[in-house]
Amino acid sequence: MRLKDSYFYTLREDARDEDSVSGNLLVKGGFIKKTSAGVYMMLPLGLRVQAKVEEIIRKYMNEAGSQEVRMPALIAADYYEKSGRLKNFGPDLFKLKDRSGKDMVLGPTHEELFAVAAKSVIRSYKDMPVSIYQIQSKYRDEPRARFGLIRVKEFVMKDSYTFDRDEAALDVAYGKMFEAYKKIFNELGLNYRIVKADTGMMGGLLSEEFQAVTEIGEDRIVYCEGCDYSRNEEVAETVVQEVPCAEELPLQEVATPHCESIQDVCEYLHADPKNSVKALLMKADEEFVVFFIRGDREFNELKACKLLGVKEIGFADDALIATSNAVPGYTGPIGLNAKIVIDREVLAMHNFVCGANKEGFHYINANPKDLHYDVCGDIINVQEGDICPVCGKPLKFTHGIEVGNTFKLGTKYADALDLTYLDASNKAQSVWMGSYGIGLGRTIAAVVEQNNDEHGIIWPVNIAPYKVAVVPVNMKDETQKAVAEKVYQELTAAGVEVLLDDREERAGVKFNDMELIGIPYRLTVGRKAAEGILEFKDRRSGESKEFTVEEAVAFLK
RNA sequence: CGGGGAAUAGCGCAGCUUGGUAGCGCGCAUCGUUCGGGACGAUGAGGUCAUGGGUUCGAAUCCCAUUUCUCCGACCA
Repeated sequence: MRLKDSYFYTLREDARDEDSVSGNLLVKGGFIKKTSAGVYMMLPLGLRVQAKVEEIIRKYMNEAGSQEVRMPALIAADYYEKSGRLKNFGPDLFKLKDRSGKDMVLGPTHEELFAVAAKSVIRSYKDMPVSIYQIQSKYRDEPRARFGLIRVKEFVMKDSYTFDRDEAALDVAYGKMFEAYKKIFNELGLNYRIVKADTGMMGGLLSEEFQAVTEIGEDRIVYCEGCDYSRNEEVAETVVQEVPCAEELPLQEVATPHCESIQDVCEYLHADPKNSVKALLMKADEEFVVFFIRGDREFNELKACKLLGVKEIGFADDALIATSNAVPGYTGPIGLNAKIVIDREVLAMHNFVCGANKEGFHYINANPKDLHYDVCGDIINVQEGDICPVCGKPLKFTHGIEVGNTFKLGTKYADALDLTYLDASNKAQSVWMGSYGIGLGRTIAAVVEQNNDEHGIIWPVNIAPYKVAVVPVNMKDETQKAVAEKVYQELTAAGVEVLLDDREERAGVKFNDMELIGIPYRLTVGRKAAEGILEFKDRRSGESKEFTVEEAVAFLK
């Protein structure tokens, strides 16, 4: 590729709207361009990187026995109605009507259509296993797009699906896909962790996420250094640690004027928040529920929803609160006439502080025997200091970008869309499905997050848009120009992807641009061009050495 | 959804408080000098000041509405 007369640009200043290192570098380097919130153009450089990632993915998908197809993004809403996801996706789903008024959606993920496609080949148990996949654009109306390619409304995803006769066969298919995923992310050189997570709107039996480890990651992930336990924070189990107690003291009401937050109360009473219990006045679907957790804990909405079997939990409004004797700021589990859900940990506490359901008053020396509750369970996030539920060692925390996810779906979609087969005894059975996704944009962004320096991106060689940049220092120097052209031709003939920076720019501009866009190697054609000597520089290590043209071709081939 | 901030040349910004018909840096064009780490000088081109309404003799500037972008929050009892 010759840069002169090609579509290529870089920005000299940081992108104003980008809030992540990867978003900024990709925009600045001219890989992508934002068209509106959460929607990006993929420009020539970006598309080349994406194509390389696609090829790596294809290699391992094909190796795992999956065949590539391409589904439409524009889908009749009926399919999502049947699976129940028209409701479950809710506002995240892009909905539209065609000219006749028929409801359509832009596909957010394609379990439904793949199940329909599978019907064409699956009649008998002998027709399985079968697996198909696609690389295609997905649409999700995210409430808040951010972080460059990490959270967007339109994105390219590789999604594959497996179809099997029973759970044991699904386990085998899942295992194959899982291994393929490891190979893909290893080949991309990503630092990642595999964590168990919530199945969310996908439903099903199991979800495991491939999380690229980075500071900017939106997911908190929890892992144990002592064993292989790792979880997305949303589903990480807490372990109740028994605290010894010499003597349970009698309950006592104390005045705590103007202390409406746990922090205020604890400061006023000189108590440790770890020894207090706070109330969360919530609306679980339509019902008023008060949750009680230790004062220094965070509430985990997902766990609470599952515990109560409700869809949504939000803060209660004043009208709802007024149906009880709860006093915001002073709500406690003792003598409260509302539905009470209590975290398990509270039942292991002794002589703690909690609200007295009376303006300006709290209890001290409250104990589990003093309170009643309707439901008890694990409704809090794990936090620093908590221990591994498997081996008891301290848990570690980090952030991750979810670049891949694998689901054991079970028969949910097959049941909804009538995907069945006849077993050996001629009985109709539901097909067991698995679904497996990789976000291409997120993967690219994660690679950039993990591979950059103050000069720009440092692409791993296997997904770099070009392997080497040939940079003639002075385009007015005929010798340099001729040598650069010769190197370019020979490398191209040898099958090396090479970028010839034949722009009439000063050396510094070219060097900076090639570093910004992260080309792994650079061949500078300069002072020693007449002697046939080039300077070779490694973008990652910064090391440089001299090469003849032949040596350069041999090295890069 | 709730609360901030912003929208002026291709990009990044100033001007707005105190209305008087738009400016800076980069980039771009032409010429000259320069030429291995984002050169220098000279001369230029380029803007319905987001949109719609209002106030006014006069609006980028003041007022209202709308749109878009962006940040924070959606763990407070």
